[in-house]
Amino acid sequence: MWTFQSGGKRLSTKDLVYLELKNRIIEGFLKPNQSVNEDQLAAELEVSRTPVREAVQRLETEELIIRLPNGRLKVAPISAREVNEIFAVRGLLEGLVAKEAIQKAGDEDIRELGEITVKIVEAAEQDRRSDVVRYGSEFHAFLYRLSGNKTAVKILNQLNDHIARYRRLGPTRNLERSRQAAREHQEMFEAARNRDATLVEELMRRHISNSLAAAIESIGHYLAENNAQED
Amino acid sequence: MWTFQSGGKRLSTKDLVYLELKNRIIEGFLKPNQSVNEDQLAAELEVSRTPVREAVQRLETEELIIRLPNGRLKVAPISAREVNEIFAVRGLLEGLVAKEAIQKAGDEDIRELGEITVKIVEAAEQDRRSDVVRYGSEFHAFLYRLSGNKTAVKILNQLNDHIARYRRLGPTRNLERSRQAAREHQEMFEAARNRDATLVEELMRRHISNSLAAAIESIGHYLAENNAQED
DNA sequence: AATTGTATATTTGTATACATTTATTTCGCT
DNA sequence: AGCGAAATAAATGTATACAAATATACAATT
Repeated sequence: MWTFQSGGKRLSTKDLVYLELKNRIIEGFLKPNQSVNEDQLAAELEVSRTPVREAVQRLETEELIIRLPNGRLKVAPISAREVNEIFAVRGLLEGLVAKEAIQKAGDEDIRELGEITVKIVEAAEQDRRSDVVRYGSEFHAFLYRLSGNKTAVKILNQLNDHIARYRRLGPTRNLERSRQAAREHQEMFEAARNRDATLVEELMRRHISNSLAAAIESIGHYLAENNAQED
Repeated sequence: MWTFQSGGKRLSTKDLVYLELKNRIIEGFLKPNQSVNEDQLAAELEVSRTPVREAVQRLETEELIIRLPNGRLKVAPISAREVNEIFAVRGLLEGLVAKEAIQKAGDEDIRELGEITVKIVEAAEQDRRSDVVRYGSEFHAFLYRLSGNKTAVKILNQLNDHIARYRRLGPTRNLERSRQAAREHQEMFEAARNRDATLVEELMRRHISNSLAAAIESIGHYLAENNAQED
């Protein structure tokens, strides 16, 4: 009935169902616009409807599942409009968090950030693109932690869930974008090392803005191939 | 069993309980750190635990209710740290939304915005401070609608719920701040009329930043009077 | 008096039964 | 065949019963 997380945190059935469903949506096992049925999921996951309902309602507030006017549920559609909105908000908040992080960073923190940056650059040089993404996420997560800004970080994590889904829909990021992303992280690290928080903020905003283009392109491919409604 | 909203939208018992509890928290009938009991609320509202649970869980994701490590619930404490975070995020998003709104605004929209601005200024001149707040909210909500940015607006509405609670905790806004706020809205309107979206964004950020000081002051009073833990 | 252990009570978590709403099918009618 | 109403099925909404975890009260022991 109760499982334990790596951190020792207790996870109820409801939480496990939430994580499982979220993962299925992000990974694409549950596809955009696919209908969601509480009974069916309960049977499939071998739990009662109660934890399923509670998990679904949480995903509904996070807009990974949406409720139709008749009360039925479906996986949220993808939409170019939403991608644009998400990246606009994300750019501002990543910038804020990065700025606050650098303002609070100690020498040891900067050193750690440097280590992550090296991993990104090496991965890009060796064309290990998924590692560029992985260590890139680590770079951002490290700044989230340093900033201590729970409000902004909570929002960012939710936005990132959506972005992770969009990323899965499209083809793998191309080599040139991967290398550019590595350079951008390197520049941010240099600014961080100089304790120029304002510059880090500005570079971060540009970095997010640059990754928007790639996201829009891949969702464009998806929409074309599936000639789906946007929303 | 089913009630209807002004807009004709259907509201289930769960939704009604959610709105009722949120209102009680914002208005202070449920006080910071007060414990929340599902059974008790169900009895008091004369519904079963199910809709209460679902409403509470939603409020939990919005962080108006928090869950203790032992699974018990309490009304979220107030915290100067959180106020600072909320206003930092809000400033950026209000700026973004205002900019986008002005970029999309037609002449008729600007005219309507002007009418709201007049109401704010008149209310301030006549020292009707609650009206300044009311029409101020209308000013912002109008921009939310114009922007069409659902992602940002959803976040802003949640932040505003928290701010509404903080506002209730402290004394009424003083006359000078009220007049200053009116001037700030007037300046934003002037920039909007000139279609200077970038300037509107900048003025909006400053406006939010200025209102932070008042919020921090009143929460300071509250914490002093209640010598409460921040969180 | 402090502490530990046990019994009891309270609270939350999950399962299930039932109610209500919505969708689908069937059947009668033209 | 096409349309519409009634019947049926299927989904979500709510209530309730029970299980599991936690807190409380109190006695026993030191």
